[in-house]
Amino acid sequence: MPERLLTLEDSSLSERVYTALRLALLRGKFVPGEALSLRSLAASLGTSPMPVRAAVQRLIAEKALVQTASRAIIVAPFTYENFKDLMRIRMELEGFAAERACMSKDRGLVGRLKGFNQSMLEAAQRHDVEAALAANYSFHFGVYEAAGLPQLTDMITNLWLRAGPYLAAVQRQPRASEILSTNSFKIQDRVIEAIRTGDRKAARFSLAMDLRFAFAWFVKTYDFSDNRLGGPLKRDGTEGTGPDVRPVSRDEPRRNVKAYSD
Amino acid sequence: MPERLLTLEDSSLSERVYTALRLALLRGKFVPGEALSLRSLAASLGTSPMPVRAAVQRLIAEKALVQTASRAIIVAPFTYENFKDLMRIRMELEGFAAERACMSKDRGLVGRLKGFNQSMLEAAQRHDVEAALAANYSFHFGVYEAAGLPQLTDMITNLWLRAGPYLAAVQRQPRASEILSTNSFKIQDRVIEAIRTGDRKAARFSLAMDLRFAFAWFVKTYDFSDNRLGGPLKRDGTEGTGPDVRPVSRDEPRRNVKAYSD
DNA sequence: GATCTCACATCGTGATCACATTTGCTGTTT
DNA sequence: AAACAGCAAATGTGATCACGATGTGAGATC
Repeated sequence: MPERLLTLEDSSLSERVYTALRLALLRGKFVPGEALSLRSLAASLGTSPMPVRAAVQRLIAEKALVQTASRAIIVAPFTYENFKDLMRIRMELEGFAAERACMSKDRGLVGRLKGFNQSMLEAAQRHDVEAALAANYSFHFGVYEAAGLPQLTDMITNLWLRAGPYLAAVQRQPRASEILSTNSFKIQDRVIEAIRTGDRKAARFSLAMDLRFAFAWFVKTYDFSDNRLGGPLKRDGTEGTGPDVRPVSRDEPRRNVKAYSD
Repeated sequence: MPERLLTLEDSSLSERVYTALRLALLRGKFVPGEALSLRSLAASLGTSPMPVRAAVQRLIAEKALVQTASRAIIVAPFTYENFKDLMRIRMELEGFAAERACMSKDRGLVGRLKGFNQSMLEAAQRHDVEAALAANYSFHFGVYEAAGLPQLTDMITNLWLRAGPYLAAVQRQPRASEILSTNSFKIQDRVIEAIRTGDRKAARFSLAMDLRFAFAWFVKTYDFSDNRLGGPLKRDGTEGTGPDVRPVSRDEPRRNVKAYSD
């Protein structure tokens, strides 16, 4: 597969930096509470501090980063309370999306969702956590986009970003594939069935339950007590390669394209 | 009353610019779809383009402003579809908050809410739209904060910003006070009653209905057809003073304070 | 008279510099 | 040995400049 094409919005350096930092956050390359500096990030990325500033400001607005009172930039701390509240909101919002997905007129929807769920199962069974997570992502956002509310999808996307350490922990925890292949697969199959039969209450309930189980698993796995530098895994956590960011290629053509959406 | 003290976060020039622009958006000083420019905004505000850039980028991240494919910065267009979807999400999220408010242990809550609602009624009856809106704001966010989920309050705050033209229209439409003093007052009283008795379903339902009525009124009042430059009021709309922004005082001390929240 | 062309003003973006504040360390003191 | 003072390095913020892309309007062309 060739190098992935640039997204429409990746035409400016700031946006490429944003994408890079966002990915690093989702991959858990940074530890919650860790301090970042514009200049050192710029050095790592091979740009001037300017585009980094823009990207960081955006991530602050999205609450993935936080600015302390002394103006230092840190990765959003990840406390139990915070995460619990976040999950509670996610259950509400993503449950709502699932409910709306029941009203979708998209005939191929159910089939696609079944495909994603199946892919997740298979990937998990061969312990390919990354692929399983990707399929899991496709499944969830397949549902959310079927809700037909683009602004809702955006909001949920942001909530996923803010739950970054959760995703990172799943990725680093090989045992996670067991959960994905048992609990998640079965519950998500219930979501699909509810969407197929148009049972809105069941769709909302099942999707919320999927999140609830994920939350319960995570709480058992993640050590919140070490909140100062963000909790590592309680046991068996293969340590990541540590915080670092890859340079951003600068000599891409800077071309614009037509439409903007939303 | 003395000049309002600077908020903790208003210590940097960028944040003051942000606050100014945000207020201008909420007051309808800008028309949806209108183009903005960093340099001219900076000139109006009496700063360099730099802090304006930061503020604008933040507002873009919050989807109050939009960047076109040609990199122009415009006020987020306000279409019927967009607004309808936004209101649907608001009903869900704010209804959820109302439901959670039923579980609040705050003994003074119901009393305070009754006070806000009463203030709104009285202000509306003397056709003081601004005061009525302020009381309405206090009531709503009184409920939302009682939900005990700060991140939820943030999200709702953002949704209110994105519904900016709605608030602006209410402010410019004297007849709006009638709606506030009849429909809204009664429905919000039902919200309070539900919270008092702990009836979660009724709280959610009533609050959602409040939004639904507001939406219905707005659709009758606002002319979406002129979407190019944002819809003015259909009739009776006293034209605003037009887009303009007041300068930001620069020689404030730049002091920091302790805590950061969230 | 409508359409095209081209020059010019203006735009956002990125880089660089200046500055006040904050941070971290070192050597001293109690 | 722990607490403190003070200095030097590093930080975010804001201003200014350069550059390529965009948009606009006057004048030429058909």
